[in-house]
Amino acid sequence: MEFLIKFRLNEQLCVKDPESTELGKSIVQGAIELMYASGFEQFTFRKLSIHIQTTEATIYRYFSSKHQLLLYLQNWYWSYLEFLSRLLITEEKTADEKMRMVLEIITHHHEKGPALMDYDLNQLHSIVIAEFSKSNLMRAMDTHHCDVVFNPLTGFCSYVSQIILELKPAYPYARSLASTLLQTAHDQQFYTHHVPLLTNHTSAIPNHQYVLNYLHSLVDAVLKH
Amino acid sequence: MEFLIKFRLNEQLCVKDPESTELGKSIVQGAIELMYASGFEQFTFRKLSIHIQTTEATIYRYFSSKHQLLLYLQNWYWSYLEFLSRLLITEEKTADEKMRMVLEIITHHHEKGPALMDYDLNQLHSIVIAEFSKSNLMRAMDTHHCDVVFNPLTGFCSYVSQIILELKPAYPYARSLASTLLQTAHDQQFYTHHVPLLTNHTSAIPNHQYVLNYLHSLVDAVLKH
DNA sequence: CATTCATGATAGTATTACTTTTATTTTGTT
DNA sequence: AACAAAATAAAAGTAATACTATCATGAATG
Repeated sequence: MEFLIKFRLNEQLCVKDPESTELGKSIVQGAIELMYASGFEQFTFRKLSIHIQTTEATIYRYFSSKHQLLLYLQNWYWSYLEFLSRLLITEEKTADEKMRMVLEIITHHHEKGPALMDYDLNQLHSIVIAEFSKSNLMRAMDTHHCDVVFNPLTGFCSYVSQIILELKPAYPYARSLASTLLQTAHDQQFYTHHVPLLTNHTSAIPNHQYVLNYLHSLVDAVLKH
Repeated sequence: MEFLIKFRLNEQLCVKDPESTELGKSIVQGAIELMYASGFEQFTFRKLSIHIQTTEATIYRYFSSKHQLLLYLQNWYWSYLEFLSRLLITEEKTADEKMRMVLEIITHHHEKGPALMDYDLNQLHSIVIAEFSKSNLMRAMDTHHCDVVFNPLTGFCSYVSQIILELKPAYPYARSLASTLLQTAHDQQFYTHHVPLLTNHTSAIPNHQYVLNYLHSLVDAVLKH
């Protein structure tokens, strides 16, 4: 069976919905490939236009800037996380099981759904990890835009914090813990690859397994003591 | 009494030591002011040269690029954190007290030493928080450079992880916890200001107090259960 | 058949990041 | 005080970037 995932992403994230045309999809697809290969700073619409055999001007008709395109990707990724959570985590599960699934999702242990979409999830994940510097982008936005654009992130965070409260109803830092887990999943994975001294990872286990174990130990300590 | 803090920063962080001349200091000082005011992306050597009444070419004799200058600032900040830790945390203190001081230092509760240096620490702190996107920079460096440049960060992290191990010798994630605390101190402070939905902060207490309380609760749970 | 609309092709602008060259000033040395 | 060496200023130049604008083309739509 063929799923077709289509989130309703905010219109501020693009000039024209890239999902609506083949060209639009190839812009997003190509952008992911190029950003993954050489990073956001090196990425230009010119390079992208050559990569996917179109012109700069055409790309600008979908995204008004490369920053908007990055926001689009991040937004898409967060939407995907929440989508996957709501798909996999059903209400009859215990809070413990739900939490375990959340951790697996944010550490990217879900290789089950690569066929669910057109884009390379692992590359996208790397980009979002690498370019999760919201600050740059936030400066360019007013507070209102900010809220709208980061809606999927806060939405996912709210979702996780509810599960946290199921486990420990009186816990006063549910949202902070949720955002910490999300961020730490990203950071620690990044560190294991690039600055291993900031972690206790050894080559005995895969990187993402280490991160998962660490997050589990954190959550256990915080919510079950 | 007048302290003079002077770290030995790696020579890869500048072309010519900015601490060695008044002009050099005003470059760093001015860079902090401009980056604080409008962010790293908006920051250019041209604007800086106008701001401090010199020329672009002169600035290039101290820093080969604005990226190098940012690295310099981050490095300086991390060095300062470790310096302050070793100054304030003496060996006769209990591990509990040491940990408390570390948390106060990384959440910036140490207003005691603003006269210690020429630069505005709060502005510098904001910059490091805001531009803590190591990924961009790291891509431009090979692994060796990376190690050297991030030495102060890993050094501080090692220092904190030793205190963690004093509190709980068998804890297997001391380094990861240290880097998580450091990062989380940054992130949560940022969130309370810009995306409060990612935290449980209320206006009842100051932002940095909230972050400190949260980190305390984390550390208590992880190391004392 | 006519029109619209997405795209292609091309050119242009302002800014940026950085280099180079040539003065001019400051500094240290004797 | 005189001189050499170094640091800085002034100015111009280059390649790339992030866009914007214009106009032609070709496919789809009505």
